Amino acid sequence: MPAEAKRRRNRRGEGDLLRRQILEATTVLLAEAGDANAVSMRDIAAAAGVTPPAIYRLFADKEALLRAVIAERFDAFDLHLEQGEAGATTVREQLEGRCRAYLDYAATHPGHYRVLFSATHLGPVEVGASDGGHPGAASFNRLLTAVAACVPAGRGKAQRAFTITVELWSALHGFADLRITKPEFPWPASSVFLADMLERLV
Amino acid sequence: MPAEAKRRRNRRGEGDLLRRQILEATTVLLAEAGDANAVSMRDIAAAAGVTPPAIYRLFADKEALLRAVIAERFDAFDLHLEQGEAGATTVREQLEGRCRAYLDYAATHPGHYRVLFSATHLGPVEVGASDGGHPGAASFNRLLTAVAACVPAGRGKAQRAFTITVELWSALHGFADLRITKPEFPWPASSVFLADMLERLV
DNA sequence: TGTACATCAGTGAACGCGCGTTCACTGATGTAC
DNA sequence: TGTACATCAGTGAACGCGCGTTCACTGATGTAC
Repeated sequence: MPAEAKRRRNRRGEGDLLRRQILEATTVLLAEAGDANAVSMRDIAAAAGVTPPAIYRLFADKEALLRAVIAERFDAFDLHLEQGEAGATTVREQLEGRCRAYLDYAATHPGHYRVLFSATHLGPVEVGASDGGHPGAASFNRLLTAVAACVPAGRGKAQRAFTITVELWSALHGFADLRITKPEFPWPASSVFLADMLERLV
Repeated sequence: MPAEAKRRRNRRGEGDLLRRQILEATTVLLAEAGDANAVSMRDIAAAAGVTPPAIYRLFADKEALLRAVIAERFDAFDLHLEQGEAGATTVREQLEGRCRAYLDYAATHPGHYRVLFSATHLGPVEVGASDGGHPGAASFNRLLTAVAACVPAGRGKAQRAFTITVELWSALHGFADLRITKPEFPWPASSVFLADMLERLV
């Protein structure tokens, strides 16, 4: 509790400033824990420099808070993949950049990656960005687009692009996830894995 | 508790019979939950038709019990993969059978698969079978052997076989894991995924 | 064959703890007059 | 400029619950005589 500096109470009308502090505290704790169940409302309150009940004026309950944080992390993930394409001059480079960004995000934010892609406890999350449906769906569709751009036109192209995208996504997720859960394994460098994988798939 | 039939107390000297019942109850609950943290000692005791303290005469604590069950599941997993090779006449068929068994185990025992390959909470588990090291290591090494048998001899063969095995394992795990966590996605059939993946990798 | 006794499989009650959440409140801030 | 008051950001204490685990015990089973 008082590891945090003494908080000054927000001024009237500025109570929602705490909202952001709580979101950010939760984000940090989730990154460390890699598991939404391992982060308690008390932990969050302490990290935000506030007592637990203060959270409830801003979020209905723990689930609502987690959903909000996870939605933000999905958006950040999508943005990171988007930025991975920046500077690419060919469709092939775009695809490569996107995949590199995928592995990079998982490697630099393992806790968040696990919360996004290994969680079962929480149902679907509304993502600010896009695609009415599932949060993962947005990323998948963009990856599909990037793959399709690299597949030569012809009969059955859409089918082929879909198959390749599923294989690519599986490989990326498998590599990312196993690296996190089995860090003692002698993994090859992501760049080597990725280059080889793309050569074989596309 | 009394959903279970009234248990008859074991005879003297047969107290260890309960050991198996507890292991099996835990196995069932782990399959349903897919998460060791979501299964309590009280749940286990109730499923075994016994009160919680009875467990402690047979297992030191919850962790010891979970380790024992998980070690058994790793052995079962390895055995399943081994059986996947049965009947194969070529090394390529052996590899294919092993991979098919991998995906098949994950699909038919999703809860156990997740406990084995997505758990972070528990440290390394001693497996009855083999390879002093990590439990996953045994499976990996056997997969590596199966892949190596399909890779033509030549300079750098070992290196190539290792790379391919990492890629294959990543793809298998990614596909298996995502199928479990995102069941609403329009996954292609495992057999199609596998055939295509092997064609591309080997 | 019968009885006293030691063994041991399992029970019932309780422990201390951390959890999500609720409730009545406090006291600083801004507003009305 | 000064005071009474409403607002609202946040607190302190407590709730009921489920958890892993411990402890003193009970009572059926087998053994010794």
